[in-house]
Amino acid sequence: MPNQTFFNLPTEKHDRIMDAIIKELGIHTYEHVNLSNIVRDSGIPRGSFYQYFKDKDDLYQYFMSYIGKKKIEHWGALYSNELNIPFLDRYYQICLKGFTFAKKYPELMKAGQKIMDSDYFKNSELTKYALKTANLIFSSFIIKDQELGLIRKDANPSMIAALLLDFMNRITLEEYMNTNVDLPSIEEKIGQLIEIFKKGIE
Amino acid sequence: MPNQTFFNLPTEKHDRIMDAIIKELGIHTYEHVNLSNIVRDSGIPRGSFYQYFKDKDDLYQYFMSYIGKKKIEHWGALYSNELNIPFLDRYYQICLKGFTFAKKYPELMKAGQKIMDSDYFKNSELTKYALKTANLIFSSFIIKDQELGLIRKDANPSMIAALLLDFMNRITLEEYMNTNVDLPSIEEKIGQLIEIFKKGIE
DNA sequence: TATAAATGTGACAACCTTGTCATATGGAGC
DNA sequence: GCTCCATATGACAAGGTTGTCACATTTATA
Repeated sequence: MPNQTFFNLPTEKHDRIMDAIIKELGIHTYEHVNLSNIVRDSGIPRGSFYQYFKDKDDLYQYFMSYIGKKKIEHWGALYSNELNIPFLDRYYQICLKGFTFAKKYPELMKAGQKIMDSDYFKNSELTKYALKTANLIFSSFIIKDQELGLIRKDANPSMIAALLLDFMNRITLEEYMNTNVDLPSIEEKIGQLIEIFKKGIE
Repeated sequence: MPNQTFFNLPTEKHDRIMDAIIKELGIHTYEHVNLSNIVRDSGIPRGSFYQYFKDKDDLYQYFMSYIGKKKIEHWGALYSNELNIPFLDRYYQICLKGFTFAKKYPELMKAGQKIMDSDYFKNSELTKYALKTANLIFSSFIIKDQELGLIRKDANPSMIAALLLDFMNRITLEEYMNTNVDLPSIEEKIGQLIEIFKKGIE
Protein backbone atom coordinates (compact mmCIF):
# COMPACT_ATOMS: atom_id res chain seq x y z
CA MET A 1 0.00 0.00 0.00
CA PRO A 2 1.17 3.55 -0.71
CA ASN A 3 3.01 5.60 1.87
CA GLN A 4 0.99 7.79 4.23
CA THR A 5 2.47 10.77 2.38
CA PHE A 6 0.35 9.87 -0.59
CA PHE A 7 -2.86 9.96 1.42
CA ASN A 8 -1.89 13.31 2.92
CA LEU A 9 -1.78 14.86 -0.54
CA PRO A 10 -4.32 17.55 -1.45
CA THR A 11 -7.28 15.97 -3.26
CA GLU A 12 -6.45 17.72 -6.52
CA LYS A 13 -2.97 16.21 -6.63
CA HIS A 14 -4.13 12.78 -5.51
CA ASP A 15 -6.73 12.76 -8.28
CA ARG A 16 -4.27 13.99 -10.88
CA ILE A 17 -1.96 11.10 -10.01
CA MET A 18 -4.78 8.57 -9.99
CA ASP A 19 -5.95 9.83 -13.38
CA ALA A 20 -2.47 9.35 -14.80
CA ILE A 21 -2.22 5.87 -13.29
CA ILE A 22 -5.65 4.89 -14.60
CA LYS A 23 -4.77 6.24 -18.04
CA GLU A 24 -1.54 4.26 -18.15
CA LEU A 25 -3.14 1.06 -16.82
CA GLY A 26 -5.80 1.46 -19.51
CA ILE A 27 -3.18 1.54 -22.25
CA HIS A 28 -0.66 -1.09 -21.21
CA THR A 29 -0.89 -4.39 -19.40
CA TYR A 30 0.59 -4.28 -15.94
CA GLU A 31 3.94 -5.66 -17.08
CA HIS A 32 4.26 -2.86 -19.62
CA VAL A 33 3.19 -0.02 -17.40
CA ASN A 34 5.67 2.81 -17.79
CA LEU A 35 6.41 4.93 -14.76
CA SER A 36 7.83 7.66 -16.96
CA ASN A 37 4.42 8.11 -18.59
CA ILE A 38 2.73 8.34 -15.23
CA VAL A 39 5.07 10.98 -13.86
CA ARG A 40 4.85 12.95 -17.12
CA ASP A 41 1.05 12.84 -17.25
CA SER A 42 0.54 13.65 -13.62
CA GLY A 43 3.20 16.34 -13.66
CA ILE A 44 4.95 15.05 -10.56
CA PRO A 45 8.71 14.52 -10.41
CA ARG A 46 10.02 11.00 -10.67
CA GLY A 47 11.35 11.08 -7.14
CA SER A 48 7.92 11.90 -5.75
CA PHE A 49 6.43 8.80 -7.26
CA TYR A 50 8.83 6.67 -5.27
CA GLN A 51 8.00 8.68 -2.21
CA TYR A 52 4.34 7.73 -2.58
CA PHE A 53 4.66 4.19 -3.87
CA LYS A 54 7.26 1.62 -2.99
CA ASP A 55 7.24 0.22 -6.52
CA LYS A 56 4.97 -0.94 -9.34
CA ASP A 57 3.53 -3.64 -7.14
CA ASP A 58 2.43 -1.05 -4.64
CA LEU A 59 0.72 0.86 -7.42
CA TYR A 60 -1.15 -2.25 -8.45
CA GLN A 61 -2.28 -3.04 -4.91
CA TYR A 62 -3.66 0.45 -4.52
CA PHE A 63 -5.37 0.43 -7.88
CA MET A 64 -7.10 -2.84 -7.08
CA SER A 65 -8.42 -1.54 -3.78
CA TYR A 66 -9.45 1.72 -5.48
CA ILE A 67 -11.47 0.06 -8.23
CA GLY A 68 -12.83 -2.48 -5.77
CA LYS A 69 -14.28 0.27 -3.60
CA LYS A 70 -15.88 1.95 -6.60
CA LYS A 71 -17.41 -1.33 -7.69
CA ILE A 72 -18.85 -2.18 -4.31
CA GLU A 73 -20.27 1.35 -4.17
CA HIS A 74 -21.85 0.85 -7.59
CA TRP A 75 -23.24 -2.70 -7.44
CA GLY A 76 -23.66 -2.85 -3.70
CA ALA A 77 -27.11 -4.16 -2.85
CA LEU A 78 -27.46 -6.25 -6.01
CA TYR A 79 -25.21 -8.90 -4.53
CA SER A 80 -26.95 -8.91 -1.18
CA ASN A 81 -28.71 -11.97 0.15
CA GLU A 82 -31.42 -9.72 1.48
CA LEU A 83 -32.61 -8.94 -2.01
CA ASN A 84 -35.09 -11.69 -2.70
CA ILE A 85 -35.63 -11.91 -6.45
CA PRO A 86 -35.19 -14.71 -9.00
CA PHE A 87 -31.57 -15.15 -9.98
CA LEU A 88 -32.06 -14.28 -13.63
CA ASP A 89 -33.77 -11.01 -12.70
CA ARG A 90 -30.83 -10.24 -10.45
CA TYR A 91 -28.43 -11.17 -13.21
CA TYR A 92 -30.23 -8.83 -15.60
CA GLN A 93 -29.83 -5.97 -13.15
CA ILE A 94 -26.18 -6.80 -12.50
CA CYS A 95 -25.42 -6.71 -16.24
CA LEU A 96 -27.16 -3.37 -16.65
CA LYS A 97 -25.20 -1.97 -13.72
CA GLY A 98 -22.08 -2.90 -15.65
CA PHE A 99 -23.22 -0.67 -18.45
CA THR A 100 -23.83 2.31 -16.18
CA PHE A 101 -20.47 1.72 -14.49
CA ALA A 102 -18.72 1.80 -17.85
CA LYS A 103 -20.51 5.03 -18.77
CA LYS A 104 -19.73 6.63 -15.43
CA TYR A 105 -16.05 5.61 -15.25
CA PRO A 106 -14.94 4.77 -18.80
CA GLU A 107 -11.22 5.15 -18.10
CA LEU A 108 -11.37 3.16 -14.88
CA MET A 109 -13.31 0.45 -16.68
CA LYS A 110 -10.69 0.28 -19.42
CA ALA A 111 -7.92 0.00 -16.86
CA GLY A 112 -9.84 -2.69 -15.01
CA GLN A 113 -10.23 -4.72 -18.18
CA LYS A 114 -6.61 -4.30 -19.16
CA ILE A 115 -5.39 -5.42 -15.78
CA MET A 116 -7.20 -8.71 -16.28
CA ASP A 117 -5.05 -9.35 -19.35
CA SER A 118 -1.87 -8.98 -17.34
CA ASP A 119 0.14 -12.03 -16.44
CA TYR A 120 0.66 -10.55 -13.05
CA PHE A 121 -3.08 -10.58 -12.49
CA LYS A 122 -3.70 -13.98 -13.97
CA ASN A 123 -1.02 -15.68 -11.93
CA SER A 124 -1.96 -14.11 -8.64
CA GLU A 125 -3.61 -16.34 -6.05
CA LEU A 126 -5.90 -13.50 -5.08
CA THR A 127 -7.27 -13.43 -8.60
CA LYS A 128 -7.98 -17.12 -8.71
CA TYR A 129 -9.73 -16.74 -5.40
CA ALA A 130 -11.76 -13.77 -6.64
CA LEU A 131 -12.90 -15.59 -9.76
CA LYS A 132 -13.84 -18.64 -7.74
CA THR A 133 -15.75 -16.45 -5.33
CA ALA A 134 -17.72 -14.79 -8.13
CA ASN A 135 -18.74 -18.22 -9.35
CA LEU A 136 -19.68 -19.33 -5.84
CA ILE A 137 -21.86 -16.27 -5.28
CA PHE A 138 -23.75 -16.84 -8.51
CA SER A 139 -23.98 -20.55 -7.75
CA SER A 140 -25.49 -19.91 -4.35
CA PHE A 141 -28.24 -17.80 -5.92
CA ILE A 142 -28.86 -20.50 -8.51
CA ILE A 143 -29.11 -23.21 -5.88
CA LYS A 144 -31.63 -21.12 -3.99
CA ASP A 145 -33.73 -20.87 -7.17
CA GLN A 146 -33.41 -24.59 -7.73
CA GLU A 147 -34.87 -25.18 -4.28
CA LEU A 148 -37.71 -22.83 -5.12
CA GLY A 149 -38.36 -24.74 -8.32
CA LEU A 150 -37.43 -21.82 -10.58
CA ILE A 151 -34.43 -23.59 -12.09
CA ARG A 152 -34.14 -27.25 -13.08
CA LYS A 153 -32.35 -29.26 -10.42
CA ASP A 154 -30.33 -31.30 -12.90
CA ALA A 155 -28.60 -28.23 -14.34
CA ASN A 156 -25.14 -27.73 -12.85
CA PRO A 157 -25.14 -24.42 -10.89
CA SER A 158 -21.43 -23.82 -11.30
CA MET A 159 -21.68 -24.30 -15.05
CA ILE A 160 -24.59 -21.89 -15.36
CA ALA A 161 -22.68 -19.41 -13.24
CA ALA A 162 -19.58 -19.74 -15.40
CA LEU A 163 -21.52 -19.28 -18.63
CA LEU A 164 -23.30 -16.19 -17.37
CA LEU A 165 -20.09 -14.69 -16.02
CA ASP A 166 -18.42 -15.33 -19.38
CA PHE A 167 -21.23 -13.58 -21.19
CA MET A 168 -21.08 -10.62 -18.83
CA ASN A 169 -17.36 -10.38 -19.35
CA ARG A 170 -17.65 -10.44 -23.12
CA ILE A 171 -20.50 -7.96 -23.36
CA THR A 172 -18.52 -5.65 -21.12
CA LEU A 173 -15.52 -5.82 -23.39
CA GLU A 174 -17.35 -5.66 -26.68
CA GLU A 175 -20.35 -3.47 -26.03
CA TYR A 176 -19.97 -1.41 -22.89
CA MET A 177 -16.67 0.06 -24.04
CA ASN A 178 -18.16 0.98 -27.39
CA THR A 179 -19.46 4.55 -27.36
CA ASN A 180 -21.99 3.81 -30.12
CA VAL A 181 -23.93 1.31 -28.05
CA ASP A 182 -26.95 2.59 -26.14
CA LEU A 183 -28.93 1.25 -23.20
CA PRO A 184 -31.92 -0.14 -25.17
CA SER A 185 -29.69 -2.30 -27.38
CA ILE A 186 -27.95 -3.66 -24.30
CA GLU A 187 -31.27 -4.42 -22.62
CA GLU A 188 -32.36 -6.20 -25.78
CA LYS A 189 -29.17 -8.28 -25.87
CA ILE A 190 -29.27 -9.33 -22.23
CA GLY A 191 -32.96 -10.10 -22.65
CA GLN A 192 -32.19 -12.39 -25.58
CA LEU A 193 -29.53 -14.18 -23.59
CA ILE A 194 -31.85 -14.79 -20.69
CA GLU A 195 -34.52 -16.12 -23.04
CA ILE A 196 -32.02 -18.64 -24.41
CA PHE A 197 -31.05 -19.71 -20.93
CA LYS A 198 -34.62 -20.06 -19.79
CA LYS A 199 -36.09 -21.92 -22.72
CA GLY A 200 -33.14 -23.51 -24.49
CA ILE A 201 -32.62 -23.35 -28.21
CA GLU A 202 -34.25 -26.58 -29.26
CA MET B 1 7.86 -14.14 -43.29
CA PRO B 2 11.28 -15.53 -42.37
CA ASN B 3 14.20 -15.42 -44.75
CA GLN B 4 14.74 -18.38 -47.10
CA THR B 5 17.86 -19.17 -45.06
CA PHE B 6 15.61 -20.21 -42.21
CA PHE B 7 13.78 -22.72 -44.37
CA ASN B 8 17.08 -24.11 -45.68
CA LEU B 9 18.10 -25.02 -42.14
CA PRO B 10 18.48 -28.69 -41.24
CA THR B 11 15.25 -29.97 -39.66
CA GLU B 12 16.90 -30.50 -36.29
CA LYS B 13 17.99 -26.85 -36.08
CA HIS B 14 14.69 -25.54 -37.40
CA ASP B 15 12.81 -27.53 -34.75
CA ARG B 16 15.18 -26.45 -32.00
CA ILE B 17 14.50 -22.82 -32.88
CA MET B 18 10.74 -23.36 -33.14
CA ASP B 19 10.73 -25.08 -29.75
CA ALA B 20 12.53 -22.13 -28.20
CA ILE B 21 10.11 -19.69 -29.85
CA ILE B 22 7.08 -21.68 -28.74
CA LYS B 23 8.47 -21.93 -25.21
CA GLU B 24 9.03 -18.18 -25.04
CA LEU B 25 5.64 -17.32 -26.55
CA GLY B 26 4.07 -19.62 -23.97
CA ILE B 27 5.66 -17.72 -21.12
CA HIS B 28 5.36 -14.07 -22.14
CA THR B 29 2.80 -12.09 -24.07
CA TYR B 30 4.04 -10.99 -27.45
CA GLU B 31 5.08 -7.54 -26.22
CA HIS B 32 7.26 -9.15 -23.58
CA VAL B 33 8.86 -11.78 -25.74
CA ASN B 34 12.59 -11.70 -25.12
CA LEU B 35 14.85 -12.48 -28.02
CA SER B 36 17.70 -13.17 -25.65
CA ASN B 37 15.78 -16.08 -24.14
CA ILE B 38 15.06 -17.49 -27.56
CA VAL B 39 18.66 -17.39 -28.73
CA ARG B 40 19.84 -18.84 -25.42
CA ASP B 41 17.31 -21.68 -25.45
CA SER B 42 17.82 -22.56 -29.07
CA GLY B 43 21.59 -22.24 -28.79
CA ILE B 44 21.93 -20.03 -31.85
CA PRO B 45 23.93 -16.80 -31.85
CA ARG B 46 22.03 -13.55 -31.67
CA GLY B 47 23.16 -12.55 -35.15
CA SER B 48 21.70 -15.70 -36.63
CA PHE B 49 18.28 -14.88 -35.34
CA TYR B 50 18.29 -11.68 -37.33
CA GLN B 51 19.49 -13.58 -40.33
CA TYR B 52 16.41 -15.78 -40.16
CA PHE B 53 13.79 -13.28 -39.03
CA LYS B 54 13.54 -9.63 -39.93
CA ASP B 55 12.28 -8.75 -36.46
CA LYS B 56 9.80 -9.77 -33.77
CA ASP B 57 6.91 -9.11 -36.10
CA ASP B 58 8.33 -11.60 -38.54
CA LEU B 59 8.53 -14.17 -35.78
CA TYR B 60 4.89 -13.58 -34.93
CA GLN B 61 3.75 -13.90 -38.54
CA TYR B 62 5.56 -17.19 -38.87
CA PHE B 63 4.25 -18.52 -35.60
CA MET B 64 0.69 -17.70 -36.59
CA SER B 65 1.01 -19.51 -39.90
CA TYR B 66 2.72 -22.42 -38.13
CA ILE B 67 -0.01 -22.91 -35.54
CA GLY B 68 -2.68 -22.23 -38.15
CA LYS B 69 -1.43 -25.10 -40.27
CA LYS B 70 -1.37 -27.47 -37.30
CA LYS B 71 -4.91 -26.49 -36.38
CA ILE B 72 -6.30 -26.97 -39.87
CA GLU B 73 -4.56 -30.34 -39.96
CA HIS B 74 -6.15 -31.26 -36.64
CA TRP B 75 -9.73 -29.99 -36.95
CA GLY B 76 -9.92 -30.14 -40.72
CA ALA B 77 -13.13 -31.86 -41.78
CA LEU B 78 -15.09 -30.84 -38.71
CA TYR B 79 -15.58 -27.37 -40.13
CA SER B 80 -16.54 -28.61 -43.56
CA ASN B 81 -19.95 -27.95 -45.06
CA GLU B 82 -19.92 -31.42 -46.47
CA LEU B 83 -20.27 -32.90 -43.02
CA ASN B 84 -24.01 -32.99 -42.53
CA ILE B 85 -24.72 -33.35 -38.83
CA PRO B 86 -26.70 -31.26 -36.33
CA PHE B 87 -24.75 -28.23 -35.18
CA LEU B 88 -24.60 -29.25 -31.53
CA ASP B 89 -23.17 -32.64 -32.46
CA ARG B 90 -20.56 -30.89 -34.54
CA TYR B 91 -19.86 -28.50 -31.68
CA TYR B 92 -19.37 -31.44 -29.34
CA GLN B 93 -16.81 -32.95 -31.69
CA ILE B 94 -15.03 -29.63 -32.17
CA CYS B 95 -14.67 -29.19 -28.42
CA LEU B 96 -13.28 -32.70 -27.99
CA LYS B 97 -10.79 -32.06 -30.78
CA GLY B 98 -9.58 -29.12 -28.74
CA PHE B 99 -8.79 -31.49 -25.91
CA THR B 100 -6.79 -33.86 -28.12
CA PHE B 101 -4.96 -30.89 -29.66
CA ALA B 102 -3.95 -29.68 -26.21
CA LYS B 103 -2.70 -33.14 -25.28
CA LYS B 104 -0.79 -33.53 -28.53
CA TYR B 105 0.84 -30.08 -28.55
CA PRO B 106 0.72 -28.73 -25.01
CA GLU B 107 3.46 -26.15 -25.51
CA LEU B 108 2.03 -24.93 -28.78
CA MET B 109 -1.39 -24.65 -27.17
CA LYS B 110 0.03 -22.61 -24.32
CA ALA B 111 1.75 -20.27 -26.77
CA GLY B 112 -1.43 -19.96 -28.79
CA GLN B 113 -3.41 -18.99 -25.70
CA LYS B 114 -0.80 -16.52 -24.55
CA ILE B 115 -0.68 -14.82 -27.91
CA MET B 116 -4.37 -14.07 -27.59
CA ASP B 117 -3.65 -12.06 -24.47
CA SER B 118 -1.19 -9.85 -26.30
CA ASP B 119 -2.18 -6.32 -27.19
CA TYR B 120 -0.53 -6.79 -30.51
CA PHE B 121 -2.92 -9.63 -31.26
CA LYS B 122 -6.02 -7.95 -29.88
CA ASN B 123 -5.50 -4.75 -31.82
CA SER B 124 -4.72 -6.41 -35.12
CA GLU B 125 -7.37 -6.17 -37.84
CA LEU B 126 -6.64 -9.73 -38.83
CA THR B 127 -7.64 -10.87 -35.37
CA LYS B 128 -10.92 -9.01 -35.39
CA TYR B 129 -11.59 -10.54 -38.77
CA ALA B 130 -10.70 -14.03 -37.53
CA LEU B 131 -12.98 -13.77 -34.50
CA LYS B 132 -15.82 -12.45 -36.64
CA THR B 133 -15.26 -15.30 -39.08
CA ALA B 134 -15.41 -17.91 -36.33
CA ASN B 135 -18.74 -16.49 -35.24
CA LEU B 136 -20.01 -16.42 -38.83
CA ILE B 137 -19.08 -20.05 -39.42
CA PHE B 138 -20.89 -21.17 -36.28
CA SER B 139 -23.82 -18.91 -37.16
CA SER B 140 -24.13 -20.42 -40.61
CA PHE B 141 -24.37 -23.91 -39.12
CA ILE B 142 -26.97 -22.68 -36.64
CA ILE B 143 -29.07 -21.05 -39.36
CA LYS B 144 -29.01 -24.28 -41.31
CA ASP B 145 -30.34 -26.10 -38.24
CA GLN B 146 -33.00 -23.45 -37.78
CA GLU B 147 -34.20 -24.09 -41.30
CA LEU B 148 -34.31 -27.79 -40.55
CA GLY B 149 -36.35 -27.12 -37.44
CA LEU B 150 -33.64 -28.36 -35.06
CA ILE B 151 -33.12 -24.97 -33.44
CA ARG B 152 -35.77 -22.37 -32.54
CA LYS B 153 -35.98 -19.65 -35.15
CA ASP B 154 -36.38 -16.85 -32.63
CA ALA B 155 -33.00 -17.56 -31.01
CA ASN B 156 -30.30 -15.23 -32.32
CA PRO B 157 -27.68 -17.34 -34.18
CA SER B 158 -24.84 -14.93 -33.57
CA MET B 159 -25.54 -14.86 -29.86
CA ILE B 160 -25.64 -18.65 -29.63
CA ALA B 161 -22.39 -18.78 -31.58
CA ALA B 162 -20.74 -16.26 -29.29
CA LEU B 163 -21.82 -18.10 -26.15
CA LEU B 164 -20.57 -21.43 -27.40
CA LEU B 165 -17.27 -19.93 -28.57
CA ASP B 166 -16.85 -18.32 -25.16
CA PHE B 167 -17.42 -21.64 -23.43
CA MET B 168 -14.96 -23.40 -25.71
CA ASN B 169 -12.40 -20.75 -25.01
CA ARG B 170 -12.81 -20.99 -21.27
CA ILE B 171 -12.82 -24.76 -21.09
CA THR B 172 -9.65 -24.74 -23.18
CA LEU B 173 -7.95 -22.40 -20.76
CA GLU B 174 -9.20 -23.95 -17.56
CA GLU B 175 -9.45 -27.63 -18.30
CA TYR B 176 -7.49 -28.62 -21.36
CA MET B 177 -4.28 -27.10 -20.03
CA ASN B 178 -4.74 -28.88 -16.73
CA THR B 179 -2.87 -32.17 -16.70
CA ASN B 180 -5.21 -33.66 -14.09
CA VAL B 181 -8.27 -33.48 -16.33
CA ASP B 182 -9.15 -36.55 -18.36
CA LEU B 183 -11.30 -37.13 -21.42
CA PRO B 184 -14.38 -38.54 -19.64
CA SER B 185 -14.70 -35.51 -17.38
CA ILE B 186 -14.44 -33.22 -20.42
CA GLU B 187 -17.08 -35.22 -22.27
CA GLU B 188 -19.29 -34.96 -19.21
CA LYS B 189 -18.81 -31.19 -19.03
CA ILE B 190 -19.49 -30.51 -22.68
CA GLY B 191 -22.50 -32.83 -22.48
CA GLN B 192 -23.87 -30.82 -19.57
CA LEU B 193 -23.40 -27.58 -21.46
CA ILE B 194 -25.22 -28.89 -24.50
CA GLU B 195 -28.09 -30.10 -22.33
CA ILE B 196 -28.46 -26.60 -20.90
CA PHE B 197 -28.45 -25.09 -24.34
CA LYS B 198 -30.97 -27.55 -25.69
CA LYS B 199 -33.51 -27.52 -22.90
CA GLY B 200 -32.88 -24.30 -21.01
CA ILE B 201 -32.62 -24.10 -17.26
CA GLU B 202 -36.19 -23.29 -16.37
C1' DT C 1 11.91 33.51 14.22
C1' DA C 2 14.60 29.18 14.79
C1' DT C 3 14.79 24.45 14.31
C1' DA C 4 13.35 20.00 13.02
C1' DA C 5 10.73 16.99 10.31
C1' DA C 6 8.43 16.02 6.17
C1' DT C 7 8.13 16.38 1.48
C1' DG C 8 9.73 17.64 -3.26
C1' DT C 9 13.14 17.22 -7.03
C1' DG C 10 15.59 15.59 -11.11
C1' DA C 11 20.12 13.99 -12.54
C1' DC C 12 22.01 9.70 -12.80
C1' DA C 13 23.85 4.91 -12.21
C1' DA C 14 22.66 0.39 -13.18
C1' DC C 15 20.45 -2.50 -15.94
C1' DC C 16 18.19 -4.55 -19.87
C1' DT C 17 16.82 -5.17 -24.75
C1' DT C 18 17.03 -4.57 -29.56
C1' DG C 19 19.05 -4.69 -34.01
C1' DT C 20 23.59 -3.91 -36.49
C1' DC C 21 27.88 -4.78 -38.51
C1' DA C 22 32.54 -6.13 -39.33
C1' DT C 23 34.55 -10.24 -39.51
C1' DA C 24 34.86 -15.44 -39.63
C1' DT C 25 33.62 -19.78 -41.57
C1' DG C 26 32.03 -23.36 -44.87
C1' DG C 27 31.14 -25.34 -49.10
C1' DA C 28 30.18 -25.35 -54.34
C1' DG C 29 32.14 -24.80 -58.70
C1' DC C 30 36.14 -24.16 -61.44
C1' DG D 1 43.99 -24.43 -54.51
C1' DC D 2 41.18 -20.40 -55.52
C1' DT D 3 37.16 -17.57 -55.71
C1' DC D 4 32.62 -16.52 -54.67
C1' DC D 5 28.61 -16.56 -52.14
C1' DA D 6 25.75 -17.98 -48.34
C1' DT D 7 25.78 -18.38 -43.69
C1' DA D 8 27.47 -17.81 -38.83
C1' DT D 9 29.00 -15.00 -35.01
C1' DG D 10 29.09 -12.07 -30.92
C1' DA D 11 30.67 -7.48 -29.42
C1' DC D 12 28.51 -3.32 -29.29
C1' DA D 13 25.91 1.13 -30.13
C1' DA D 14 21.58 3.11 -29.37
C1' DG D 15 17.68 3.49 -26.85
C1' DG D 16 14.81 2.84 -23.02
C1' DT D 17 13.41 1.80 -17.99
C1' DT D 18 13.86 1.50 -13.08
C1' DG D 19 14.90 2.97 -8.55
C1' DT D 20 18.24 5.98 -5.82
C1' DC D 21 20.23 9.75 -3.57
C1' DA D 22 22.04 14.17 -2.35
C1' DC D 23 20.18 18.33 -2.05
C1' DA D 24 16.17 21.95 -2.06
C1' DT D 25 11.98 23.47 -0.31
C1' DT D 26 7.99 23.60 2.57
C1' DT D 27 5.49 22.85 6.77
C1' DA D 28 4.98 22.09 11.69
C1' DT D 29 6.40 23.14 16.29
C1' DA D 30 8.46 25.61 19.94
